[in-house]
Amino acid sequence: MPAKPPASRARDSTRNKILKAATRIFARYGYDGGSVEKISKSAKSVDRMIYYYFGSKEGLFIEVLENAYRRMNDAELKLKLNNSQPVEGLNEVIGFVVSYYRKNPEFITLLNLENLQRGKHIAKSQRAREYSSPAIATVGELLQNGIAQGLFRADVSPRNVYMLIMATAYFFMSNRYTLSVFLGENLQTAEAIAAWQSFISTTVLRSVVLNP
Amino acid sequence: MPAKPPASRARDSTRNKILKAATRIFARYGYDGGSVEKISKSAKSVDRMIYYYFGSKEGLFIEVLENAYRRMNDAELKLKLNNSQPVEGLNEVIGFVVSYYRKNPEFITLLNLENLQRGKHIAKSQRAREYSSPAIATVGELLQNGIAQGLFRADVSPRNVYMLIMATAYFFMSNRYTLSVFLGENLQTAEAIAAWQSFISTTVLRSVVLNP
DNA sequence: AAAAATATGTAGCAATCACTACATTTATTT
DNA sequence: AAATAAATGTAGTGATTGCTACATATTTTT
Repeated sequence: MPAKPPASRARDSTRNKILKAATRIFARYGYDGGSVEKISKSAKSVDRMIYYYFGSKEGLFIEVLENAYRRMNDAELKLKLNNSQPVEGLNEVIGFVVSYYRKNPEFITLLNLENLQRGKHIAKSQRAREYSSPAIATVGELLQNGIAQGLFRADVSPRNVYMLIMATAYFFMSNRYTLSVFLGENLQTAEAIAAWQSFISTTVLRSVVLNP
Repeated sequence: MPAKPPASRARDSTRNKILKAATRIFARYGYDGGSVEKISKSAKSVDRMIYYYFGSKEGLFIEVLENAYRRMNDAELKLKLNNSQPVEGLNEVIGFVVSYYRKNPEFITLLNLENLQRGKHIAKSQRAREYSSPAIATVGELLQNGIAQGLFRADVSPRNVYMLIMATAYFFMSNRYTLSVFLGENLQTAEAIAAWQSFISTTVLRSVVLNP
């Protein structure tokens, strides 16, 4: 019999292994396609443990979602910018969002899955409701400073600016397969991504400056 | 025995009934969740007929996708604008896209499904490749006219402008469930949609004009 | 070290899945 | 009207699904 970690640590370990595997499998196969067996095998555990720790497949999916939200929230919190340089700051926010989506495609996939199910699972999670998108406040500070410096318009909503950044970055990643067919062009090259990010920057800046 | 239409018409009728039902069911339950039985029952037919007309579940899904693309393409073709009014024209394009997505949410859902499956099905369809997004050309004409009238910048890409419109309109619809949780606000009210469309207009125009 | 609590393993159930063999009915062609 | 082709219906297949009953092992508490 191989040596095993003590139960208290094993709990975290098995639980986390399942959570990580579930994130991977759901993102790859969807909610229905991501079977309990696929997940437990990918986690090198057994079906039984999913029900032991998460109660049901749905309970597991909800935790996967909450976890994805929390990680995005944490990443946004770490975004500390020099507010005295609002133009540069906005470009850094754009760079952050583009690169977060690119490096965490499963975040996008999970959100898409949840929207396909009409927010059915996230509605059951009070925890997900607590994440407040700190990046909107960050953008708000940048805009305030830009206004104070006479660079930006006074009537721009930080929420709309952040949504503009999210929308343009998200769409490009989320729809990369159909877009490539639609446009007859591979959009996943480094050049295409950089060009799109540069277009986002121009667009966002033009939307907030007084005199573009 | 009830009167039945002749076979030649019945073929179209049954086939179309299945195609319509499949669009509805796939958009509602996803690819795996949209079972053959759900579709055949919703079409008031039997499983057998799906295989008779489409060969397989996948064959049916591919036709559903092609059909959705074709309808969007046809709608774009009908977009005839007065090119001499480029600003107004761009606003009409924005209004068209926002309202098409709002009135055809299954189009968005199907594209999301396909992207979740990494474009696996659309890759098997040569027909889908033929749709060339006529709206990009329409935007191109508007931009040309705006440039000629000294209103627009000369270095704007029609493709990027149309992608900007698609991204902002699409994201708002596609992610409406998670966005509402994320922002703690119901975005599906008529007011919220109108406000977002207005923000898109401002943003797109500012991105193309010489002097906003 | 006994008792209690926590964690894991095994085997299988009823329901649902995509799909098909086969027969029959209806329409078209000869 | 006979022959052919197209369309529909019936009843099932084996495989996979989420989940559970039940037993066992391990760790913590007493």
